[in-house]
Amino acid sequence: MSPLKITIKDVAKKAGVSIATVSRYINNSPLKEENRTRVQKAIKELNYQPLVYARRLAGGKLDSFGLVIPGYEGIFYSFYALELIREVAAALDEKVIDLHLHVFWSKDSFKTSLVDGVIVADIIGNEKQFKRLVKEEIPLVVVNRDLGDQEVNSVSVNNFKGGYEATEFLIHHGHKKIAHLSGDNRVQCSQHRLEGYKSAMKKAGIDVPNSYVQFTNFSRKEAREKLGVLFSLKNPPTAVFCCSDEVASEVLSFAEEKRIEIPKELSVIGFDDNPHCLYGNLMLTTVRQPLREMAQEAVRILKENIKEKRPPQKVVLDTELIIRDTVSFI
Amino acid sequence: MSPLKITIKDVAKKAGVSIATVSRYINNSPLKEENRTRVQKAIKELNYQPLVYARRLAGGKLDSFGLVIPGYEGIFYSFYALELIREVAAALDEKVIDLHLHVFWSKDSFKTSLVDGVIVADIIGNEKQFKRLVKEEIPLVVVNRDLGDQEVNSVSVNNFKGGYEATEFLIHHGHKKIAHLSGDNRVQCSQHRLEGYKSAMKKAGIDVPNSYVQFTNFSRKEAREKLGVLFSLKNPPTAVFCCSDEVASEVLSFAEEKRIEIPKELSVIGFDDNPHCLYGNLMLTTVRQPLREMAQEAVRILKENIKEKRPPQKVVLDTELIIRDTVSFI
DNA sequence: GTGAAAGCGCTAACAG
DNA sequence: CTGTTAGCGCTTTCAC
Repeated sequence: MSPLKITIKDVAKKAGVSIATVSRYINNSPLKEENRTRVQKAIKELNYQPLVYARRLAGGKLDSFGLVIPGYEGIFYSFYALELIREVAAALDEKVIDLHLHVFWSKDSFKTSLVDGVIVADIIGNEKQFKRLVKEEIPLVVVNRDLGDQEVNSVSVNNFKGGYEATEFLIHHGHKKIAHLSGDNRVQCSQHRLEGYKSAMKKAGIDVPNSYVQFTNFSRKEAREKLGVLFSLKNPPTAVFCCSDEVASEVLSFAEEKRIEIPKELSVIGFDDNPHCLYGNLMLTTVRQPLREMAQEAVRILKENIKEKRPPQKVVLDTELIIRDTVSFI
Repeated sequence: MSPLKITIKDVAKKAGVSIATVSRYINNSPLKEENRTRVQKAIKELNYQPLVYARRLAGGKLDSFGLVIPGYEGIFYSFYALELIREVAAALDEKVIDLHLHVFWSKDSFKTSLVDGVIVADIIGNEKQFKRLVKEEIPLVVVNRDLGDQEVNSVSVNNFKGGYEATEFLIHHGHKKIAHLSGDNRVQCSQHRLEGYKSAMKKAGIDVPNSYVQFTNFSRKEAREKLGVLFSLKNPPTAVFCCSDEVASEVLSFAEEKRIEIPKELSVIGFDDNPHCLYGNLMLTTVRQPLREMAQEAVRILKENIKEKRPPQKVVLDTELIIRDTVSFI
């Protein structure tokens, strides 16, 4: 591009050593002290920066990771996805690794040869891309999806337990009429949280009418609709466990409009611990997902796998119930 | 990585042509129909994918653009930044180009040799990185910052006009006591919007008391504080022009709490046209920024500059006043 | 420890 | 139109 691009040769000449020595310097191989300083000086003076693609071709690393996020409409309104991007970016920054972000829309253009490894965030619809990556045998770690027996690194969250504990917490507060505003049922985390909810109810010997489980696409809009259904029941719930804090926030607005007092008349639990949903005077009781830890674990595992092939690791992180204002005894 | 990586040689052998012919196929150079189909078949059967870094080293393109976003705390809560990322990602996807996202925190690890060109989003604090990029002479376009005479491609928004028109709209509704909740004054767009506001006021011959201009960091928290200042004035405003829809939303909440009726007692205009801020029964009147067009323009300019060096282009896009429910005649 | 030289996979003259 | 060939800038044997 620029006519006077500095290469390893220029540095070698200036330092009075061979290019091999310069290369060794770059790669932290043992060097005589004198040569080390000479090379260092030359690099500094010439403002030399090795071309990563040339290094890669010669067998080196790119120090660049890919992050794959499915590009469904609304992905950039998803607290989960955003936080994941943010935390992965932060974790990589920490380790001086570049981030190659790929959000799938229509095309599938992700060039894997631009990265050393890939983190795949599970949300609806990236199965095809995932298979392709597995086939390419590129170092890989899947986030927030339990792949069962598949030979793939993964770091996920115990959504079942999260759902179970939230529901149990409501039960312990005397609630029996507990509804669940679930997320999209095609998404694994929704399924698991729902199972956790059902399991807790079952254990307490409480029957769950079908109408108490309402599915949304995580949006406030659908939450509002399903809330309408829930509260036109002859036997409306006294507590709602929600698939996200956004949905829970919508419950709060709904309640305010309908003059339902929270938590006195209605208890609410969210999921995420989204600081965005903390406005107003009611602090939401919620289930926190350790997104930062997930990102850090994913990066760690990927680094290890790039260094050397390893048996797949499966990390499962726990959620944490954050008790605030929106649950009370009945 | 994989032991049996398919290269251009394998394809050539399989297709019974030279590697040059395969290369030509990949690069869409003219080819005899028969060879074209043979190569195509071989590529398909071998599942061949060219290594972008090898192509790049040999003089080709990477088809990967960098997007630089300053990593200040809260950047992932910024509608503007998020939309920009989203729209750039979409525009690139459309053109089968990869996105290399770089968010600055402590380190400055961005390896420019992994991209063909860079889009730099202006927000506070990326001047250093920007200079480095200019020095490297990598194709570059700056978004949302007017660099004056500097020889740099840029696409920005006419923030002055946006501020002017919003204020003028309020004035035309009979308002004289118009306050401005500005954004961070170090950010250029804040400065320009403020100037637009002042200019409209001046043109209408309305004096602006200093206390009517309050600065925030775009956050609801600071908005709330400054709102307190504004409404403890002996002569509180009858209209507020806000630096963002989020801040405007906070005005709405504030008004609801204080039983100030909107728009009857207080008119409000936001900035962004953020769909997130459209909940509730009051639809916010606001100034829309054409973020999609900005992203598309940036991508277009960058593509042109990668193809061949060109004189710098400066694109300025207009904002649009979106009239909804929160402004009324006084 | 260090240098010479081979070669990573591809593109781009150059000849035919 | 196609094949041959010379690199692109770097890492990595392999000798010394």
